[in-house]
This record gives sequence, structure tokens and C-alpha cells, in this order.
Amino acid sequence: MKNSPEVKIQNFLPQESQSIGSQLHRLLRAAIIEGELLPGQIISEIEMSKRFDISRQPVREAFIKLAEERLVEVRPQRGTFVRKISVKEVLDARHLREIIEVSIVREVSAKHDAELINRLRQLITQQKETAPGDAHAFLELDEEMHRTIALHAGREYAWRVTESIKAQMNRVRFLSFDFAQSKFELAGEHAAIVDAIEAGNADLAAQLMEKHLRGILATLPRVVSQYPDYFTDN
Amino acid sequence: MKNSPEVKIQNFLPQESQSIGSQLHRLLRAAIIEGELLPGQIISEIEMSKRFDISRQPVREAFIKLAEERLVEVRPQRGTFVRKISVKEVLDARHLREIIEVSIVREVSAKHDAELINRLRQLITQQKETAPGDAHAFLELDEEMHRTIALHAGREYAWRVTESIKAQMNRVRFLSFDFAQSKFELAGEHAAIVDAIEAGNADLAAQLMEKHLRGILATLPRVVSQYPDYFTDN
DNA sequence: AATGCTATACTTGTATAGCAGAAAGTGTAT
DNA sequence: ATACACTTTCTGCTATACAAGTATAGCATT
Repeated sequence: MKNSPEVKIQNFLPQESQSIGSQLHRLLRAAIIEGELLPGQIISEIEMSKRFDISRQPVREAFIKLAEERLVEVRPQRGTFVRKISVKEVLDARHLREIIEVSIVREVSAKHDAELINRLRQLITQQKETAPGDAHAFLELDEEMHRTIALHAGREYAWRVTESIKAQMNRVRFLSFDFAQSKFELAGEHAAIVDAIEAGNADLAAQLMEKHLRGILATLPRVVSQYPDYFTDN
Repeated sequence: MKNSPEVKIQNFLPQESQSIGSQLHRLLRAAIIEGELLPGQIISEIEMSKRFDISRQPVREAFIKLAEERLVEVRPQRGTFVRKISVKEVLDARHLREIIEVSIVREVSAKHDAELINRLRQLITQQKETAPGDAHAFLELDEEMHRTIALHAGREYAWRVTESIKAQMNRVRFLSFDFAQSKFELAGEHAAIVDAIEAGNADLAAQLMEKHLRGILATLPRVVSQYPDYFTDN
């Protein structure tokens, strides 16, 4: 404890000393998004409780949260299953995300905050520097980028919604290896958006964000035909 | 079994025979929104399990769902509390809702569906006919109205988000007695929106929806000063 | 061959009992 | 009045058990 306590206190949040249930929830969430747990796969409470040597209760609680996020489906007396990706839902969610993030980027463009621009450029640099194939690292930096923009606009609620939508879209991206293949392309789109924000050109920023978020529309049909049984509604 | 089996089979859904935990969740959700459980009030797992003669587990599961909706806050080793209404969060959520519903009403205006218009006018009539002071009944019809419009636009995901935002906003409305006092005013706004949709006037419909959703901005400060300890962030 | 039946195993939902650990309240002694 | 010890209360977690719905495999019947 050599740092000044003032700083610690400011940044201190009750920490929620992560319960086992919450930890498991985060773990399984990432596992589903990154395709470690496959769409349609059954995951029972007892199986998980044995694997992690915990009781059923925290597993149940993790499952409930995953079900609320539509990442699993609990079918009573049958089992709990990793949800297949609903094409309809991904498109519907993507549409909403576009509306949200376009409106956010418009607001941010009106602000002219040099510190924000620096921070975003820093993130883009880090994105380019991620190890090839390390989709997880790129994903986190992508997440951080969109979050920074949203929170800078004071749109916390909008970010929470976007976060949830992003989870569904990232499931598709992980299947498509988009992160690995088009790392520089995506980072380039980010850079263009930041340039437009810096220039205060809201219309351009909005247009670029729109294009950025429509990338998945081209990817989706390809992935669906490649892994048809990971999807529903097609 | 006199109906044709084809129709039955198509409409068959497993029905999800509501578990105790889910039932309790719905019950408590309504109780919090309608002010039966007060902001800041403590509600322990054991208390609830005794009151409804059930075990702690389903109570915990109901609490988790309420926490995800930000209607309660679970503070480990301290207790579970009905969340005070965050003014900042209500404004932030309202802002998002405006963006969502304005975009939806624009889409619907381009559709020209006579059946939809009839259904909406029917709902407005029912809204006017609710018993004076029966805020619960009006609320359900209001919910049904916004839901019908959203789902007609095929925006299921957007509706789920709106539903969650609406919960926070309705907490304020219930405190303000807005439903009782301005039942006809609100129904009138609905009617104007439906007229604009029917006329295919997307700009007008959007403008009216915007105005409709900004009503709470006038209400909020009044309610905050009337019940200061039900709120945070003011 | 198709259908019906039965035994079996597995799933989630719920109950009960209990303990750990943190926080809050209470009372006592100084 | 303050400090300290005791008690209570709360959530998080464990363990065990049972009910009831569901899937499956195998066998018997038609």
C-alpha cells in the first residue's frame, strides 16, 4: 500500500468481491461468445458444479443470468442448452445497435475533446498491435473503444444495451474469424470514425459508424451456410 | 379437439409453466413499479420466503432477476434493497427510449396497415374507459400500445429494451399520479400519433412521439421535490 | 414393421438444514 | 462518552433429498 490513499479511495468501488456465481457467469459468457461452448450444446447444472467443484446453487444463478442475456435456454426437466444463434435476432439487434451508436457518435462529434481523441487513437494503436489470431485481445480493445465513446457521451444506459447486442454479434464474428482476418480493416474503420469525430463532422462520423456496423451483414450469410446447425431462423 | 390439428401444431409453444421463482419475480416487479414496495426499503430473502411460504432459493432467483433490471440492489452481507430511483438513470434511459421509439414510429408510418390502426384505436378506447384511478389497468394498456407498434415494425429486440426502460419511467409516473390525472391527455397523445401513422406522415408521427415521451421531463422535478428520499443523483 | 409399454436415468425446480463471513445493532465496562 | 465484546441479521454457499417432467433404450404386442 505505497500509493497515495486518496487515489485509491476515489477509484474504489465496493468491488463486489465477485461471488462464485458471478465469476462463473463471466466465464461461461466468454466461453459461449468465443465458441468454446457450441450452439446447441447441453450444459447441465450438475456437470458444471462437478467441473468447477462448486454446488448447484451458484451454477443455477449463472445460468439464470445467461438466460436473461439469451445466451442459454433453460428448458425445465430437459436441460440447459447453449442457444443457437438466431439470424433474425442478430439482424434485429444489429439494427438497434446502429441506431444507438450512430446517435452517440453524432453527440460526441459535437464535443471536441482532445483527450478523448488521444485515448481513442491509443486504443486503435493497441488494436493493431494485438498478436495475430488473438481474437480475444482484439475483442476487448474493440469493446473498450465503443464503451469509451458511449460513456463520453454520458450514455451509460445505451452502453449497457449495446454491450448485450455486441455479445450476440460477436458470436457470429468469432465463427467467421473476422477478428483475425480483418484486424487492420476494422482498426482502419475505427481510425476514420475518430478522424471524423475530431473534425466535428457529425454527418461523416455517423455515416462511417453505420458502415462499420454493417460489416456483419456481409459476413453473416457466409457463416450461416458454413455452420448451418449453429443457427436458427434462416 | 374439434379444431384442425394443423393450426394447433403451428401455434404450439411449450408454455413454460411458470416456476415459483418467475412468478415471484413478476409479482415483486409490479410491486416495486407501482410503489407498493418503497424505494430504499429492505426486503430480505428470509422475509419473503416466510411471507409466501416458499424456500429461499426461488426468492434468491427472483432477486437476481430484479437486480439485473436494476429494480433492487443486492448488497452482500447487508441485505437486499428496493433501489432508489436514479434521476440520472431515468433521464439517460428516457433519452434512449426516445431514440428507439421515434425510429420505430417512423418505420411503422411507412407501412399503411389498416388492421394495425384499428387495433391501436381499439386500445385507445379501452384506455379512456379504464376506471378512474385504476393506474394498473391504464399502464397495461399503455404497455400493450407501445408493444403493438414495436412488434408490428418487427423490432422485438428494441421492444425488450423499451420494456425495461419503461419500468424505470413508470416508477416516476406512479409516484406522480400521472396516470390518473392525465389519462385522457395521454390517450389523446396516443390518438394523435396513430392519426399521423395512418396518414403516413412519418415526420409528424416522430415529432408527436418525441413530445409524448418528453412528458416525464416536466413531471420528474416535481416528484423529486415531493419525495426527495425516494431518489438519488439530484 | 410399427406401435405401445416399461424400466431407467437424467434434468430442473424446490425444500430443508446448516455454516462462513461480513455488517450492523446492543449492551457493558471503562 | 468511548471502547469493546456479544448478538443478531444478512447474503453466499454447501449438502442432501425429493418431486415431476423428459428422453431413451429395450421388450412385448399387434
